[in-house]
Amino acid sequence: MQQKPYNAQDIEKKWQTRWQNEGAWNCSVDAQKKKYYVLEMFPYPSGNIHMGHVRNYCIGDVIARSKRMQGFNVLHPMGWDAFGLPAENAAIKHHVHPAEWTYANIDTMRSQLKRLGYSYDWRRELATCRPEYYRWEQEFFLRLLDKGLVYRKKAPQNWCPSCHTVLANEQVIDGLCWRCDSQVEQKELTQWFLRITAYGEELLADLDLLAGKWPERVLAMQRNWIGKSLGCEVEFSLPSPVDGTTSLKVFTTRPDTLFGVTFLTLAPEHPLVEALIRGKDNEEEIRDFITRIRNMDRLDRQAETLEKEGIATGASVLHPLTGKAIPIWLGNFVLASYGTGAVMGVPYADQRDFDFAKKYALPVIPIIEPKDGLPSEQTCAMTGEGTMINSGEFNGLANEEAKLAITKKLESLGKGKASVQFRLRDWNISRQRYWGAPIPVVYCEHCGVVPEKPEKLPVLLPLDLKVLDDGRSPLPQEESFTSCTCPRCGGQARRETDTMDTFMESSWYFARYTSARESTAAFSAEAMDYWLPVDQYIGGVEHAILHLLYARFFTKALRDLGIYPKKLAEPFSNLLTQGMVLKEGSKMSKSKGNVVNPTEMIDRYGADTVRLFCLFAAPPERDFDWSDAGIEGSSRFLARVWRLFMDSGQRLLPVAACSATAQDATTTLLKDLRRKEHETVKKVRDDLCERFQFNTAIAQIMELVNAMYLAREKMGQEPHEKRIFSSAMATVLTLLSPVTPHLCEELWELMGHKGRLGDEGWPLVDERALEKDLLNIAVQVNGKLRANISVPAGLDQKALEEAALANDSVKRHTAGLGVKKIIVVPGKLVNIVAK
RNA sequence: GCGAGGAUGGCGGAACUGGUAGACGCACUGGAUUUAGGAUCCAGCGGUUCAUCCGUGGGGGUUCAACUCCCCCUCCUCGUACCA
Repeated sequence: MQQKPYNAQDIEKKWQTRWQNEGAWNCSVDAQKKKYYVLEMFPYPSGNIHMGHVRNYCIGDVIARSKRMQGFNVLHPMGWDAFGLPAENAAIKHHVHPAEWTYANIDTMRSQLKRLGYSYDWRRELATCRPEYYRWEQEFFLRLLDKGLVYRKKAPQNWCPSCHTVLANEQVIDGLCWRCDSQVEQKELTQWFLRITAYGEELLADLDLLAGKWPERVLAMQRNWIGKSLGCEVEFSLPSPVDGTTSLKVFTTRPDTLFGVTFLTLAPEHPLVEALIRGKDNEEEIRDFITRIRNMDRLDRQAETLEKEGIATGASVLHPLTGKAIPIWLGNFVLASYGTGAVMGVPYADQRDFDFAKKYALPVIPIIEPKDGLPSEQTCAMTGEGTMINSGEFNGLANEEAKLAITKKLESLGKGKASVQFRLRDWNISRQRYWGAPIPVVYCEHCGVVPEKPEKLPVLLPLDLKVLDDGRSPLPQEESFTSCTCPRCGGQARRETDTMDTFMESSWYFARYTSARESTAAFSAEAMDYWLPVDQYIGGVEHAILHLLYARFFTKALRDLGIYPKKLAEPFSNLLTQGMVLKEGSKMSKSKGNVVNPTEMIDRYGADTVRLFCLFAAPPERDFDWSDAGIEGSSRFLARVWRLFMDSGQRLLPVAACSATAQDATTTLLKDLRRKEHETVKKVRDDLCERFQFNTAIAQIMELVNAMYLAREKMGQEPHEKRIFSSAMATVLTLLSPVTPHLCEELWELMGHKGRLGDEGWPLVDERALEKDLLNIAVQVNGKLRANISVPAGLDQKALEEAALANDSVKRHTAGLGVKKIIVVPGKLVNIVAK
């Protein structure tokens, strides 16, 4: 065979073309085969792919290719999350239409992805901005509306002044817009909401189904975000009705502290405040307080450092169990949006209430005696467990028991009930943006809000509009869009001009891939039944709450609408959150000028080297620092594999991996090489297919290559020797092929094989090949390593002990000591306990 | 504060159920080859007073044996927070 240098560019082009022509990665429903659906989070078509994408998709591709070799029918698709604000910003900046910009970016990025040789079924490619896609979303919207899971509500909303749109709660991060970091304002608007809270309980409970399959921290973040609290709603009655209201409700997780209540605190926004303070002596003063608090910046008001402030209203309520009058205060720390907007003040057991009581000289009633007794002077709230005191009939109970007892008592009196609170709020999906899917409703003068008829879908987003220079949507001004007839009465009506949050599109795209070209329905039932759920989902941890929570909710809602299969509880069975690709310890960014361009790297080293390095540099879930020396090393390894192959010339026979037999292994050298081959198959199978530890899989293959270099020097060219060597070579190519498919296919072909390496099955390990004639046994004396001895396999315990004791070093370390005990770990170690 | 994760050579990282700590790679050193450099191949590479002793953030403990299990502490990263 003639020596050829490794030319990655030519090889990669050749195989990518061949794969495409052969439709190598096309898949379809096959009830005879076990399916495996591997999915990477689809990209936003921002312009160019970056290293984060490359890493994400390399992980997915190795899994897809490995699973195929394992005999699974693999679905591995790719598409574009194509609606969104950056397209509009680009439109303003570069005077292009968002659609034009988006489709051009998709073309660029698709060709960049293709250069990496990912094994996608491109026939299933989708872009969420196409009417063929979003029309189904509009249909889901209507069906959810019909089911009462979509509703319209006027409320203060998160408003980003720079993006000219509202934001969902999940999209406000530290009071700033998740996308542009602008300070988010509150604005009263009528908006469309998805009733995600109806699924709060299930979204929380089903996280248990994902335990061990999703990263613990993602589960924790979701639990946290849903924020379920068990407690009690307590009703404090007013001495006389105020504006027709007879009582004030508070939510507490500590009903056991009810007898310690010495005041009630209301949010300044509480609906009853106005009536409560009317006519009070210091009404003006109270009003000033309320105005001041309400006008405070939202961020400042929520700041940890904000001092607790309050004012007495002069009004009071009656304690539900003692009947004592309890003064009502207003407090700047009470949130109108959580619970009932009112809290009971228990300074003894709550630090916040304690501080508040100290500041305003309010009384403290001890109600739980800790194990070590009451402190002579209380300097902070007592939050620990103990025995009830000063609590009437509940005295003497453990406070944990009292929680239930007091709740029951309140229930029997009709003054309270067990209650659950969630932090989760409904999902505002209205966006005052142009580049999104239109919300399919109209406003009719006679009929009011009317849903569009399903047969009229899609409500097309007009593409002949220009985004306004200040970034606002052109839709409200566009007569041809807004003007329409009412689906109900046929009269003049106006179309909704808000579009849907783009997180709607990403909440169901994974299901659309199962039948992406279906035009008569959103999904083909057969395909969906077969492929869903996604077996392995891969993406960045930044989506831990937003996207993953929405997609989980959507899945449950669509299941309940009968759209998804009944049995589908969760969309993503397993989740891998990959780490970031850093440069010099920090995130790559244009402003820092530390961006490593994947295309440049492919030009210089080839896609296989880039793929190899991305997977070898670190375990997938960890961040890794891009290193120029590191990728050189990966490049060197592939050149080394190439050279090993090329320099082996006549030794190479067109054999399969693990094809050499035990009879071929006539010498220790050959046996050792064959053992190494089979050890490698075993380890790599585990690391690639089960543990997703690609770095150690690659390390193991490197070991085999190193062993082949050494063995080759000492090997002859007898037929059985050729078979041993060629088998090992075939194994290297087979195991490495999910990582560096182009190189491996090329060498496979040069080896003389007719079929594609990608169609080979996973090599079978011969367990007997793993056995050794001589075992290397570590000998310890009192737990410290003192010798390594080589013994024949199959030695019994006694003989092994004798061999260990006979060792010089061991003799030295046991000299003068009595051997108390000998522990033998078969095949590994002998520990001699001597005193 | 609460929740999750982490700390191992000069560096990235191995060690899966407790059983030879540092696989593999990078960097470095030496040798071979070469006019030279590069590339390549081979070897070395935690520290040390080198047949010793010390070493997996620190301190205790369990065990014949601990990176691994238990208790306490420090630091780092991420998330979250007047949530009643």
